[in-house]
Amino acid sequence: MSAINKTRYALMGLLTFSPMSGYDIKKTFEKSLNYFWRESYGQIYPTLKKLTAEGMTESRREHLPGQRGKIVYALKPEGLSAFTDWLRESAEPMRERNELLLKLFFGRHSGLDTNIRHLQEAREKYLRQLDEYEELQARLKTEFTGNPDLPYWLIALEYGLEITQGQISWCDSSLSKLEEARERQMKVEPSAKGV
Amino acid sequence: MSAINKTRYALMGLLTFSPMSGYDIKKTFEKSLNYFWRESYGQIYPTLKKLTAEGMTESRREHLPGQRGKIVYALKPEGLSAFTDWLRESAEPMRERNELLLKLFFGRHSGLDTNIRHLQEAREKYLRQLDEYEELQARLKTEFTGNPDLPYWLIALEYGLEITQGQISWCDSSLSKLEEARERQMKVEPSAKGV
DNA sequence: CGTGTCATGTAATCAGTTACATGATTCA
DNA sequence: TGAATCATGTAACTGATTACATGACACG
Repeated sequence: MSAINKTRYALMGLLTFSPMSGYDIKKTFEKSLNYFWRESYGQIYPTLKKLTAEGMTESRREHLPGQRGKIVYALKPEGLSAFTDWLRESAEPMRERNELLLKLFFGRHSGLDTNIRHLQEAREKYLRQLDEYEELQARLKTEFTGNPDLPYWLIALEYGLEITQGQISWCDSSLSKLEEARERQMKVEPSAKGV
Repeated sequence: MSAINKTRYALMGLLTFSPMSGYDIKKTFEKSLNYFWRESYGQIYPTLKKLTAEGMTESRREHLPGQRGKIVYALKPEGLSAFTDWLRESAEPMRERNELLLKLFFGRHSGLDTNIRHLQEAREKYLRQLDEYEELQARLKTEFTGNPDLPYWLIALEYGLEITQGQISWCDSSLSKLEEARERQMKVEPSAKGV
């Protein structure tokens, strides 16, 4: 029924695109769904073996001349059907943890300057992320025109774009609040430090 | 230096407000920072003992007449200073995982109707969340006027508001895309199901 | 008298990262 | 020849949840 461990589904999902080795899977995570899902080798290799033992996937040794040998896994019909069953189940809400918010929540104890620094760092990180998303979006649209998966990829990507834009505008408004507070404070006690 | 396990800091942070028992801490997580941080008893109690053994906190048995006894932990100066040291370190980016996006990314294999359902469910969840945030915001503003922590709490809360609004508008735009696709499809092949 | 909440704790388990080991091939 | 990348894997560890055990007290 309801899934506990989602690693298997993430792997099966990637295998719907084409048969791949564990190494390929890792690379695919890194270059395409890295911003909302990733897996480590320590999860990937054992899970592929498990899936094969369960009859969800099958593996074959591939050694093309002039290339290093690899073990390529392919999704079997049983695997595809287990995967689509999972797709149809409601997504469980994920336990979020945001260290930046934790620090800001207790921000009184670190002083205005520290909190401003945290927000500026975050803002820069979000801006870089936005760039990456926009690049990826452009690349997907040109490289995968007509691909039936494309509309879904774009929807996932637009989530990232939307949320990142929200994060940036939150940084901006929070920064202006804190900077204003700092100015007010400097006028009242010109030599004081922190909150 | 840079922290691995953040549970200790989350607990120390709450203890900056007032001395508390493990049970109190759990309740405080649930009612105030639940949307970006939470801890289970299995983490809280052992961590409180560890912090006390390290001299960061101190504990005393409290048994008020007419109440059940409890063990109350208070932050010691050493603990406060370790905590503020951590506050000043840059926040490490957290590895995100979003099951909804994972399902949508592979959405071609489950059909338009399923993906629309997922988005509608998510939209409702986000709307409820938005309500909660707005209520909490109003409550904080009236109940904690003048509290020096309040500006920081509001900043953390506004993150939630901003992101949730972004999520809702992403749901809306994605839903209209998928619904449009469904209409197009029904006109072309009136009896077909899914993508 | 049973249910709910207050209150503390541990053991089992699962999930996940990191570090390490190994070795082939490619390229400068 | 040495660094980078391809490629597979495991062991150790950490982090975190869940389930369970225990028991007091309050309330209807």
